Formats: sequence, C-alpha cells, structure tokens
Amino acid sequence: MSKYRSPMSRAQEGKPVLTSPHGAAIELLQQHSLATLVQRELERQIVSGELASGTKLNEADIAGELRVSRGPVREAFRALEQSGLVRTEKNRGVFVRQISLEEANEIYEVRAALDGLIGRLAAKRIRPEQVARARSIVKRMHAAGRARDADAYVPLNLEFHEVLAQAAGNRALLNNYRRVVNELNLYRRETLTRNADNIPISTKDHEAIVNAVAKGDAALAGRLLFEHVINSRERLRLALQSPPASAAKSAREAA
Amino acid sequence: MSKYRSPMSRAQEGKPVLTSPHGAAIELLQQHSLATLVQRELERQIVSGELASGTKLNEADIAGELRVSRGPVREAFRALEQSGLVRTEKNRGVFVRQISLEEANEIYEVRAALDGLIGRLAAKRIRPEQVARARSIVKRMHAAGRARDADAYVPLNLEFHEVLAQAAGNRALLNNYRRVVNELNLYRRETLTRNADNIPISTKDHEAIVNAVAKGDAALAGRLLFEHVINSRERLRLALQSPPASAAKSAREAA
DNA sequence: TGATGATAGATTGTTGACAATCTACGAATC
DNA sequence: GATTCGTAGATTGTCAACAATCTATCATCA
Repeated sequence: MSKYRSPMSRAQEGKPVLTSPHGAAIELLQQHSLATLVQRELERQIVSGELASGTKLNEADIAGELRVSRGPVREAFRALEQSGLVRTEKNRGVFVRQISLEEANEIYEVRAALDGLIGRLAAKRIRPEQVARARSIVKRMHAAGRARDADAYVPLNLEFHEVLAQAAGNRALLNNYRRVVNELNLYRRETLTRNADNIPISTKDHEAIVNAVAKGDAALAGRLLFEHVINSRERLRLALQSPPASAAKSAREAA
Repeated sequence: MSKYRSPMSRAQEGKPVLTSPHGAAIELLQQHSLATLVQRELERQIVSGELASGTKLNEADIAGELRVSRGPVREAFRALEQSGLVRTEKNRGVFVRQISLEEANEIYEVRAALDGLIGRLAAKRIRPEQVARARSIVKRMHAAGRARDADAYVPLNLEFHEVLAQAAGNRALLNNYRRVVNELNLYRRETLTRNADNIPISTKDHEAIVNAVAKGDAALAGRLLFEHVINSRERLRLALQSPPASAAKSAREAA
C-alpha cells in the first residue's frame, strides 16, 4: 500500500518555483521519461510522413532503433492511439492510422467548429505581434502560391492556423485543435501525391481572415474561418478527384 | 527485423467477416488486452467519482487490486493521460486530474462549439426513435427536477446530450464530445458538493432543443445547444459561488 | 529550537525473460 | 494442382526483477 503521504497532499501544494536560469532546462530533463520521448519521435515521424499510413509499427524494431526496451515503446503506442495517430489490433500490432474519405469529412466538420471558435476568440484577444506574424505568413504563402511551391506552402498554411489557434488564448481549444489537425494531416499526406498542382491554395481566404481578426470582428472572423475549413474540405475532395499529373499521364497512356 | 509480411499488406485487406452468431463475442474477447481493461476500469472509477480529483494512483496498488502486473497499468495510465483524466509527474506518480475554474471555463467553450455542431447535424439526421428517446429523457428530467433529485437528474442530463451527440451521426465529433464531457464531469464532481440545491437544472432549455432538433431546424438547434452550454457554465459558476447548505451552516456557526 | 544532512523504505522507470498468439511455409491429402 | 494441416519462427502480451528516484524520518549541528 502507499505509505508516502496522504493522497492529494502534494497536488495542493502548487508547483515549486525554480528561479535559477537553468531551472527550465532542469525541469525539461526531469519531465521526459523514455515513453514520452518515444512518443514524440514517433509522432514526428508520422506527421512528417516518414512513416506512411498503414505502416506496421514493430515494437522490437522501434525499441532497437531508439535504443530502449519495449516497455516505453508500448506506453508510447497507447498515447498515440488515444491521439488518433495509430490503430491497435490485439496480438497483431499497431499501424499508422489510415483515414477514409468519410472519416476525413467528419473530422473536417469538427475542425470547422473548432476553427469557428478560434476565429471568434482570436478576434477578441489577438496581440499585435501575433497579427504581424500572421500577416507575414500570409505574405509568404502568397509568394509560395505564385511559385506553385507546395513544399513551402503547406507548412506555412499549418503555421498560419497554429498562430490563430494560439491567439485564441484557450489551452483546451488549442489542444483539441492540434489533435484534429494532426489527424487531417495524416489524411492529406495519405491521399495527396506531392504535386504542386493538387495542393489547394486559398490566399484570399487567409487575407480576409487576418483582416477580420485584426479588426476585432469576432462574428465575421468566426464565420470566415468556419467556411474556410469547409471550403478546404471541398477543395481537397476535388483535388483528389482530378488525378495527379503522374496518374493522369498513366491514364492517357492506358487509353 | 520484421519478417512476417510487408507492411500495409494486412491493413489493405479489410476486416475478416465472422458470420457465426458468436462472432461478435469472439471479436470482443480478442480485442481487449489487460491494458484496455485496466484503462476502462480506471476511467469508470474516475468518472463515477470513486477516485476523487487529485488522488494519487499507485501502480502497485492498482495492479494488485486488479490482479495484473504493473505493465498494463502503466499502459492504461498513458491512455488516460491523453484523454485528459489523469496527470503524470515523472518519478512522482500519476494523479486524477484537477481542473481549475479557468480551465473549466475554457473547456466549456470547446464543448459549446462541439455542441453547436451537434445541434446542427442532429437536426438534419436524427431518427424518430432517437427523438422519442430524447423526449422520454426530458420527461424524466422534468420529474427529477421537480423532486429535486440530483442523483437522478445528473445521469439523465448526461444521457440526453449523449443521445443528441449520437444522433449527429459523426464518429469523430462523438469521440471529441465524449472526451470533453468527461473532463467537465471531472470538474463538476470535484467542485460541487452533492447537494440538490446546487445542481443547476434547465428543463426549459432541453425541451426547446428537442423541439428544434425534431423540427429539423438546424440553425436554431445549433444556436440553442451552444447557448445552453454557455448558460450551463454560468449556472455552475453561480452555484459554486453560493456555498452548499453544509458550508453555509458552518459559516453561520462561525459568525 | 530550527535547519541541514544522511539513511531507510517506498515508489516509479526500465529492462529482459517467458507465455500466448499469429504468420509463413512446406508436407500431406484429395 | 488446390486445399488442409501442422510446424517453426516471429511478434505481441504479460510478468517479475533490477535500477533510479523520491519521501519521510531521524540524527547532527549551529
């Protein structure tokens, strides 16, 4: 049985404050267990596309590559499962989650609702430097769009929405938003061949959103962001229907 | 290294179909590992209040009570952490999450956004038997409210919103909704002494919501549900300000 | 007396081993 | 030749032991 101290006692104390300049570093080292690090690394590999959707994740292999035993790897799997990035089949293994078109449509709806709230809150709370940062990103997105540089555009797009999500000033909202966006990135990466022609670009939307937020028009910003997400869903759907250049080439040759 | 088969091969096959009448049972037994069962049991104990907020969860104790080793317990911890029910401090242990007033306010906003979407979707897709079920619940809530029977009212309220969330016909939305509601229940249970006078009751809201959904008025249902959640937040806040009967009694005696 | 440091016990973090299950492959059968 | 069966190897599920860390207690010292 527990013999340290009565339950709750520590939780009520509040956090110990480290004033030393290295306090943050110490806290970081103390905070991360191997399971956490494995979780982070796998999450990075999944969202970056190093691990493709459907890939089987072998416990022993991953443990070997990361030089840890299987325990922490299994713990990381359970966390990734809850965050929707992997799927587990008992006695078979865990797989990078594959998201169907219907699932993606559903997740897009959830994201639209969250982004609508982000717009309303951000319009009220965004700080000047955040507005400046958003405008800067929009500018670069515009350039990337003109250059048809998808590799540059996609991360800028993610960053733009991340800035707004942070500007909303709601931790719970931010967490939920990130989880949902992670799942959607999984889908985009899974379905979309990396083809500049197929990356839906919507610079106009982003400019309008930034203006509404900067103006403090909560209702407008909320509506614009909501519609932007729904439009994104539609654009992505259309992009998937029109096959990528390579596939189109194959189709022509087959005909 | 992996030597079974190439990755993705199984994931693309689709699920094997069991036509036997016991197929479902077999699948259930095959699906649950000990970690899953521990996770469920702990989640039940947390949501039901058997494990109070802030309680320290001792790995060895839990493993002993559930007759498993610590491995599955640790895996369950990681899943519960991602779903927001527990908080982990490295080398210190895991604790049932405590939610502050500010956090609760933030989570309520997220829930409002999700519930707004639930209202809009449910209005379009709800099936007649679901409408009937919702109406039946409202009826019983009405009775419980008149009788000031909080122990009956609270689960009915949860069930009511669960029915609507299911009626929305969006799995991703349902999952996110449940996670958020779980966190909020944690907060209510943590702060609210079980006192009938302090349970906010809002039968009128629920009747209006059911009517809007049954009528198929998506915009109205969405707006009503959104406002209902925001109002619930406000009601709960007020209930927390007016101290419960026992505390009021103590205050009088102290004066 | 109060603060500091050392020690023992308890708890968490990690690992390696064993059991249970699954997959692949080849032999046996029709 | 195709199908079924059985076996070996690989992989996952679980456990128990060890290492690292923390907490509480008591002795020491100013």
